[in-house]
Amino acid sequence: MTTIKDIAKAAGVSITTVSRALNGYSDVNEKTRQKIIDIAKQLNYSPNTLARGLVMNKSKTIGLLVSGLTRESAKDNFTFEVLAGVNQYVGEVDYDMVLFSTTSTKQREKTYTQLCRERRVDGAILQGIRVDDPYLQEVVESDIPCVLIDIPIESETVGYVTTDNVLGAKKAVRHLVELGHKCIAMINGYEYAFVSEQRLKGFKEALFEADLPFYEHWVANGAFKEEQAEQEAIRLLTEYPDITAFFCASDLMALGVMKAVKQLGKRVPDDVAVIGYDDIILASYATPTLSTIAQNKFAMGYEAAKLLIQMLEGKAQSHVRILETELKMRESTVKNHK
Amino acid sequence: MTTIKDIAKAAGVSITTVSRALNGYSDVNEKTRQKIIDIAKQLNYSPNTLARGLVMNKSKTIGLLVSGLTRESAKDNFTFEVLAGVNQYVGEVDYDMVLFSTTSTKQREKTYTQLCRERRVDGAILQGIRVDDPYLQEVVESDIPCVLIDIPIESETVGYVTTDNVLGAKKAVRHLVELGHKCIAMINGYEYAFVSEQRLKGFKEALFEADLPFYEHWVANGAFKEEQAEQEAIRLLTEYPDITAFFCASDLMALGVMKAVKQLGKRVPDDVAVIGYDDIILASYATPTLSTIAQNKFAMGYEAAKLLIQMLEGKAQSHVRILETELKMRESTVKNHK
DNA sequence: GTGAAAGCGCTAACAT
DNA sequence: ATGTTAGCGCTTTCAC
Repeated sequence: MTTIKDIAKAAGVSITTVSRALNGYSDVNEKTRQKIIDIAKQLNYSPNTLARGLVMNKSKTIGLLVSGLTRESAKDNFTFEVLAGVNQYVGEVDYDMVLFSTTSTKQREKTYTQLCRERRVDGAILQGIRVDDPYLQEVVESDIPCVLIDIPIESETVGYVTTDNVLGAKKAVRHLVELGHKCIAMINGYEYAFVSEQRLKGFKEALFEADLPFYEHWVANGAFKEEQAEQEAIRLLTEYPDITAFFCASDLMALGVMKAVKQLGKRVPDDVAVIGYDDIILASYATPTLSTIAQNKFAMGYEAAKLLIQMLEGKAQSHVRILETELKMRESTVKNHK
Repeated sequence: MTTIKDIAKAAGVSITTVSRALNGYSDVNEKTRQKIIDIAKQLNYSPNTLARGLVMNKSKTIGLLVSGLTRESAKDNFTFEVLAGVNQYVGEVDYDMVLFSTTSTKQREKTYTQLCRERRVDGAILQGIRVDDPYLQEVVESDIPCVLIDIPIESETVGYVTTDNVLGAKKAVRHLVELGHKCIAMINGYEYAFVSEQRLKGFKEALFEADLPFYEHWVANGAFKEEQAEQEAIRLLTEYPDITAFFCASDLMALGVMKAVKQLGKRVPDDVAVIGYDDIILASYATPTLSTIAQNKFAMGYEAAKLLIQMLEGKAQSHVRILETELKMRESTVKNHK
């Protein structure tokens, strides 16, 4: 493995000069620089980022800390797309990304901060963390720069990217209202998710705007799980046959609701309309295709990485990025929708 | 940031002793060790892996080099599940994983070897690389330990994990034959994929075993793409109306073929049966549900990581891991299949 | 424009 | 059982 020492020897200069030449410093003779660069290439030199990181006290590496990177989470391609987005930006600016998953069976009892400090990541992006997760507390207290996805915490070292979930929910409900629905139920995620709280808020506001009543008991929690949402939908539809539409806080749950509707011998959207949230891949492959509020998950990852690295380099004006959502009208709400 | 030096000072011992105590060496007094551990905890010490890696010349980090980590590849959850599997094992043995994607728009002209050496990864796993990819050549020539997914190259430093693709293809075709099909077409991936070659081989062998003829022109390449497979299927079905079944080298292509069949006013499986390969999530959500040859993608990642780390630690007997596939019978081949 | 020397935090001979 | 010393590969004062 070639080092700058080897290059120095071969070029007949000091290692200092080699370092300066290779890092593009101005105070080095152009001829010397060229010679050094040639030799480096010839010797097939790669800098040792460990050594560099050690002395510079930064690694040009960020950590992506995700919760729930399991076999099953593939259904919900949220995590994957965020990851792809992060990876994309990180690659563009020549950083690296190391993946920390908090679901290792051998639940490492290492804390978030330890993880980050040991690996000397310059900063971290957190995704899929619950509001009541102990990690979250640590983040705010630690001084490691970090960007949260879908959790609105802001400080000197903490930023976040999210979408306007209140507005998103409103878009969904307005769509149902426009279609003539008056009895709209909601399947929400779980209590300790910021997005759930926001989407419920949007749900209420949209009903209010449409002069429709809000019934507490027409809202059920599906824990973002398909089966659980299915059960809850069956219960609601049985108890309250008036319901003609469901707004679901995730697509996966919406798929469960569609199953429930079919199971009860009713049809989507003729008898019961269903709209989801996220626009996961399955949404456009389900039968009927699922209407939804699309979030650009890739962009969320991309922007999170961008924000983090801006923060690291001290050039982030704001620490918040809010992305747009988009209503996708498909067959689960609109009859004969092509 | 606490260092062993700080601990040494606080404990009134030398840094060597601290290092030894913390690393569980036997030649240190138990009382001293306990004291050091206490102080370390108290000072909230985290080891600096950069420094450690520098001196030990290994980083306990492996690289996962994937090709095609794009927004679109979410459909095909292969990459994601492999990643999850790798991540799982890596977490279990306290390694870390850094993700290298070869699809950065700013196509870094850094070579595979440079990437690995710069980041001082101890080894790498390659997934989604084409047989004609220049990276591949490098791997074999470089001395960096590495495990390939679905490419059978073996050497002192190179291993691979794959499934028996010949057998997998045979399982699929046999299934079709058992259902009475005699006119079976195939949509393959592309030429430079090892798996395509193998699956074609299995296709031929299964036909031969069933005393069925093999027609070169009943095989088309869909490049593993849904739309392209759809086009090819339309062409084949139009030119050769005898065809009653398709064996596809990927589920995504099989979905395309199903679209083609429907587009031509025919039904799946009544008029044309379709079977895919992979068992991606979409397979069980499509209508009709898609029969397929399931590969345990998560296990492939898991085993790849396991093999690599065994190789790194010099305790890998063989450098090859062959996993099982499984026929999943669903509605796209079996009428009234529940 | 170039070099000598110090040091980042850690491990590993080699003493004692 | 513990300390002294050297050094991993690099950047960075500080001299010249």
